[in-house]
Amino acid sequence: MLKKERQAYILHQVNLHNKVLLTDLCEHIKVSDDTIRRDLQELAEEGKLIKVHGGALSPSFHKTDHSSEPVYSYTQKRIIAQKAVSLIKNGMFVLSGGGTTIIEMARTLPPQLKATFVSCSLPAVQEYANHPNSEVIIIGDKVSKNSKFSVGSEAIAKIKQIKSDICFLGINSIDINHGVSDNDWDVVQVKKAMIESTRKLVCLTIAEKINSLQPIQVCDINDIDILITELPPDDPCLQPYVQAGIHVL
Amino acid sequence: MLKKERQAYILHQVNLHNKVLLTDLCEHIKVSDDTIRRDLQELAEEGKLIKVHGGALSPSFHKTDHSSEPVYSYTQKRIIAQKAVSLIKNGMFVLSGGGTTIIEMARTLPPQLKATFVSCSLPAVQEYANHPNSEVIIIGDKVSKNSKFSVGSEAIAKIKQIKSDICFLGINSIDINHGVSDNDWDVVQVKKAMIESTRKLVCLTIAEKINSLQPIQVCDINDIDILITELPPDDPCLQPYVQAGIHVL
DNA sequence: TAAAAATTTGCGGATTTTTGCAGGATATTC
DNA sequence: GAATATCCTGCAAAAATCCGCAAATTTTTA
Repeated sequence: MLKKERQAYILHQVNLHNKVLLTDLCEHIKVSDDTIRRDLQELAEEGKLIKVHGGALSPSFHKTDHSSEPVYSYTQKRIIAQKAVSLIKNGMFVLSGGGTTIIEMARTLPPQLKATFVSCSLPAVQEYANHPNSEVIIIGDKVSKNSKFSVGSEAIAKIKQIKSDICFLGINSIDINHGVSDNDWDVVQVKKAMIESTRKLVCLTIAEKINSLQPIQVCDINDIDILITELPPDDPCLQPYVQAGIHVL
Repeated sequence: MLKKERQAYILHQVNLHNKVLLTDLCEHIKVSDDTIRRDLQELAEEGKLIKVHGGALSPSFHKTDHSSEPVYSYTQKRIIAQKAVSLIKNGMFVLSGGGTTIIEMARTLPPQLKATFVSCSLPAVQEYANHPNSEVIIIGDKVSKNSKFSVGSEAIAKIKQIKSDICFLGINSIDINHGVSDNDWDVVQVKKAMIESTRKLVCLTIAEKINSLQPIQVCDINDIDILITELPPDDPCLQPYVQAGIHVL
């Protein structure tokens, strides 16, 4: 990776997340911490970012007040995103839902990854499309306005033609007895199709939503292969899911 | 291998991959690194690429974040959008392309309008989806990264199943002899399908792009029903199009 | 057609840039 | 206040660049 290219990537990440950790960048770009440090220093001298102990901040961030967090539970979602990204390998065919957690995952993808992402979510697809080396396919149909998500029989039919290696769904409710549930009928139909079309199902959620319930069931607990939250896998509130045979990350 | 030929190859590689490594080029073209270096230097002076330590980057790499950047010729595009919106009536089935002019049109739609919009452009669909009373359908397929536009045979097949009342295309070049032209092969294929699937074709463009030419033809002058620019219809530079039988707004 | 001129190319060597590493200094955390 | 993480400094190896020059090639000219 060229130096300028690397610096452009760092800048992109800073503008996206408002902050970057030096260790994260080392991990993603696969270079020594000294190199990243020097990059941050150069970019800071150009005023493109603000260098702080352990990483850097976006120059716009230091002005704005901390009160208005851009995304609800942003910190938790970043942790979830990082765990999720570690499951994606080169050459994989990935089905993906929508939501802020998924978008955070898309932003966290390592730049050299070469995978194919398929999604019905317009914001998620826009985010995947910024990735330099991966391919993106959008499933078309009528667009559900609140969720910016394609829904309908055409979309479901297209998804059924697919068999993906892995499927990531951001979920709004999960309960040990009632499984995953949601409140938008059309979207649930599409999610169900996705679950049928994948070899491995990964559910992402902040711990707050664990043991909550909504009107429409998406899938059973047994359908989940991997569950990712911001908590460590040995957290007590996750143990029922571990015992149900789910791999908790 | 001739010098020009070599430079054309380098340029092709840069535009394809957004970057080239000097060592890769030496290896492929079988010439000394100094020769390649001199080529890159020349091309950089012509602004065709950006030379960096170890190789070169596409000029598009350098341009900063588009999101905050104001839209080029915003005032003109607002005028065009207003004229275009007047053509859309309740109950209409509307095919739409992408681009900043189309997005401006989507923002200008009167809130009480009830129409159905179909598009391949992710940004345009996101914009239409904000409208309170209209329906939006997105055409799915592989997403072209630069243009955030679905392209491919699936998209074209879906469009061919449609017969829309009206189709709005933002165009990049128009010439009285060569018609409408563009520079992205995949996107042009989709636009052609749209033109075939509509009863009425409306082309939107700022006057600056009139009488300009690009490599790939989208359609003939005769295919256009209505042409909209920011100029009044009696402007001299539009008269050739009026005389060609196009309704100029 | 052959010589002259201009351009292009490759090479050796000096110089600069980039990167990673080792160490000691400084900051952060519990 | 000790343990850990982060930062800075100098250094050295590797890679890339720059420079001048001569050989090779192409173009122009006589």
